Amino acid sequence: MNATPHDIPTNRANGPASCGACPVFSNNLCNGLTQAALAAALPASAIHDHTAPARRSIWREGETVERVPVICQGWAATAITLSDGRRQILSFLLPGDLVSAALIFQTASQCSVDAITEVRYRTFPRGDIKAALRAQPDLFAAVSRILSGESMRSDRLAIDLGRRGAAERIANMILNLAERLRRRDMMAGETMDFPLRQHHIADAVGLTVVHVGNVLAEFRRARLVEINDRSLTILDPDALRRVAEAV
Amino acid sequence: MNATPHDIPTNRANGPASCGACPVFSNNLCNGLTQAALAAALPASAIHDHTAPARRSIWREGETVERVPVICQGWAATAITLSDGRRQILSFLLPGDLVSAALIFQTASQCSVDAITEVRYRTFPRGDIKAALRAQPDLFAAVSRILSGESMRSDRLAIDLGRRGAAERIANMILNLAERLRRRDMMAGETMDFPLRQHHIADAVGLTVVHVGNVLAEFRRARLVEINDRSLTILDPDALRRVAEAV
DNA sequence: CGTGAGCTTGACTTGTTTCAACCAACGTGG
DNA sequence: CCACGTTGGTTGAAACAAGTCAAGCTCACG
Repeated sequence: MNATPHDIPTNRANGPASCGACPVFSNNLCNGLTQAALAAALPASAIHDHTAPARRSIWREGETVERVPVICQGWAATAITLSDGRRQILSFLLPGDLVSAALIFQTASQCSVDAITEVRYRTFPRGDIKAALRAQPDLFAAVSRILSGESMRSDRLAIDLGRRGAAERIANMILNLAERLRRRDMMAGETMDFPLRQHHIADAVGLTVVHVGNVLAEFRRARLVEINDRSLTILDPDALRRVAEAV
Repeated sequence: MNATPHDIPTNRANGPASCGACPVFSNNLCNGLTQAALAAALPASAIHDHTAPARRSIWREGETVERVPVICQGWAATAITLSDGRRQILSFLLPGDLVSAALIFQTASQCSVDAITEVRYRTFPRGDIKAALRAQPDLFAAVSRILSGESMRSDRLAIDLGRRGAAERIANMILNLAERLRRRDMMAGETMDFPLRQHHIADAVGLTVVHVGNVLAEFRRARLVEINDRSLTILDPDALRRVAEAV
């Protein structure tokens, strides 16, 4: 089954070689080619593997991040928290995602990174990546694609939060996740692993947990989606897209 | 006076040399150094100057943008428009701003660019910039600083739209603009040129024109700001910051 | 067995939108 | 020079979307 966790050897010894075995690798560090190049250019010893348990914060806002992290397995989220506790999730990180392209260029992290499920990730030395970026045109191209992709996603988030109603936002969020998972071969038909709690959704779409619950109940009643046992299936994709509305 | 429009020769003949005379140049293509390098590396003939009248759209969503644009003078905005007319302004562009760093890497523009005042801008050939990026480490550093800055701004926008109330959002917007103008030496004390109409503010903070009007009226009543004749002065910066709330 | 995290539901409050009318400033053309 | 339409701003009343508060339920976990 596609949605099953795939296993990557975690011990450092296996080093970058294991990336070749990673089923998401081809979508990895940007749609395709790239990290093969990157891995080849870096000594195996420069790459570190890590694991974070579910529900734990991986980095806090403002912390210095010495190495550039890529998610190998599990779901995580980048978020900003206001002093009074209000929180906004900026993006969900799926296997193969660079945590943030900005981290290639600067060490200060604007936002915290929180594990949603257990997360396995891998970090690369920033200096080496920057050097490789100069040397390898296709790596450069790949990173620029990531950058464009990130800015596109944050633009979409802005219009969601600024100009769309609750149902639209949530429908869009579900469709976007499904889309991203499908590209990674992590959808089984219209069904996906769905480890998000309602409070994750609420923080991602800028609503209250209660209101998210209501909207989801409405979706279920309308037979748009079915959610149980940490798995979501889209029953009526067209209708859901209609709720999510046009560009 | 600082807020006065500064004049840059518009005819191509004067080429990049005129950039040296531009008072915002030092904040330019990112806080400092960079474009000097860029200008030096590019033939004068490769740089084109343009002017757009106030209230006109410069590029529409989805249009192919062949050359990388930098704002020289005036205010512009990048925005996304939904098919039903709802609009979200993603950022205001001030003199010295690269329209979007993503345009260095890709030709498709996700969002439209609209002139607010009359805008003078300058475009550079994408290929040359990419080449210069490889050759000149400090240009590369500068562009990465722009990229981080852009992603920081869009993160702040997201938390504003997702998690803050109307007054907070508007106060933040004003403070951010003041901050950016101050870095450009375009503030006279606490007073700035303020060409924005209420509908620009509404589209930027994700509210209705009417509600923006109400909040601004409230601000005026509370003697936080004064707006007249397309100019805004912050009467009580501390109080305004208090309204804008903590990080 | 108890505790706490997550979800659901209902009643009530608040913030924001919608609709509508009206005013002032401005530019345009007769 | 005036009549006129347009654009931008203000105000008020009513409708609506989302937030808050509160209670109760399930389930996993120690």
